Amino acid sequence: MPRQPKTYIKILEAALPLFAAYGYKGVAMRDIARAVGITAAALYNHFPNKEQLHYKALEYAFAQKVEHLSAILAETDTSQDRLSRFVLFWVESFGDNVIIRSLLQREMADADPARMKLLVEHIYQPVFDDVADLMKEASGGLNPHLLFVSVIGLVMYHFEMSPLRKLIPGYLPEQDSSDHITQHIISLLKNGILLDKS
Amino acid sequence: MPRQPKTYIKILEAALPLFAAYGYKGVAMRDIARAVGITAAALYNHFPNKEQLHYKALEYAFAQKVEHLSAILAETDTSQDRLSRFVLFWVESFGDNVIIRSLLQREMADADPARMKLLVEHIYQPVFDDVADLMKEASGGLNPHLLFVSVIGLVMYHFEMSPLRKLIPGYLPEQDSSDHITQHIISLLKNGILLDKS
DNA sequence: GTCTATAGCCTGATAGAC
DNA sequence: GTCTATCAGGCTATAGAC
Repeated sequence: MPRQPKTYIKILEAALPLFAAYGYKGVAMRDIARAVGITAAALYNHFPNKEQLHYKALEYAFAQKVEHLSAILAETDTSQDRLSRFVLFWVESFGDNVIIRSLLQREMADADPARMKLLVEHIYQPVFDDVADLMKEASGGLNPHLLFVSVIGLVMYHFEMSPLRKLIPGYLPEQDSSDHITQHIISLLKNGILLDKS
Repeated sequence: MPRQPKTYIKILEAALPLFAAYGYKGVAMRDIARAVGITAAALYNHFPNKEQLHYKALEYAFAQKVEHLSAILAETDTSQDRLSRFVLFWVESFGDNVIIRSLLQREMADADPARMKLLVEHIYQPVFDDVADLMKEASGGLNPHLLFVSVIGLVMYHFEMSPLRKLIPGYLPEQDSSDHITQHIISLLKNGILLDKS
């Protein structure tokens, strides 16, 4: 396997935070070039066009993000503990990381078919079987597919809300902490809301 | 007395689906003008610039979206039924409606402070007190603020996942239906995952 | 209020010297 | 591989006729 030139990787790593913060259309080739320390024309020695640069940057960002999950869930332990470890894994891998989270968020909104495929192949597909095994132990008749989306959504939305959270009633600074959010989600998943039967 | 919509309103209503589908930068003033049936220059008789047009369009889209919630939650009934009605309300108001949902999704990603304020004042602030009353009946020690975000996230993420859902293992067409999603969420909230204690 | 015409700027991308 | 120079096209916004 021929190793890619160092500049190639530098470009990807400079482009990712820009795409995360401003979106595809919000970032000019000149912006990426400036962040790398070269001119825009030089970018075209490494990528045929802006779209490919963007695609390769996403591929680079999402690669190997979930490869350790199997090991994390495989350990012999109670279902409850494995569920907790999954939530924690997702918080640390996709919630806490502002760049990865923003990229995912923007990709979901744009919904480009080719990039949807990228997302599924690198992130959701490789984890689904392990997680579905866990979900099947749910005894409330809950469907594994829907439960999979629910757990991920529960994690991601708390972080997507971060720019808004301070403006919502009942906000306390500690609710921005990942640990606090993680514990809340695990508790909610395990027990539900447990409403008074009044 | 049906009155012919003023051009001002026609512009807002033509702009909203465009902003929802392509984002702020993805929509040109010419595109909006074409959708209305006038030229781009004529837009400037109604709005000082593109940014104001966008802001007023969002304000128009989000106005009065939640005004009926109080009545829906005020009826004397069990907590469980009131919770179900809240989930159903949010699904119908913000999940099912592709335009509103996409606008919200893009606003959260862009996180512009002025527009965050708009979101909170028109949507989250007016519903929080009613919903928090409901959340306080949760007996798992769950914090009302975090629970509020959890319930909303649970609803919204299922719909945000729609462009991806078909590509995720375990997908069945019926899982795209709002009723199916609503029932899943209510069941999850009420009982939790109920894992085997193995 | 709407039009045509256009200013002024920014954009992705290319050509060719080094 | 990187540079400078540049192009063609798209963008927001304005000017002035009607």
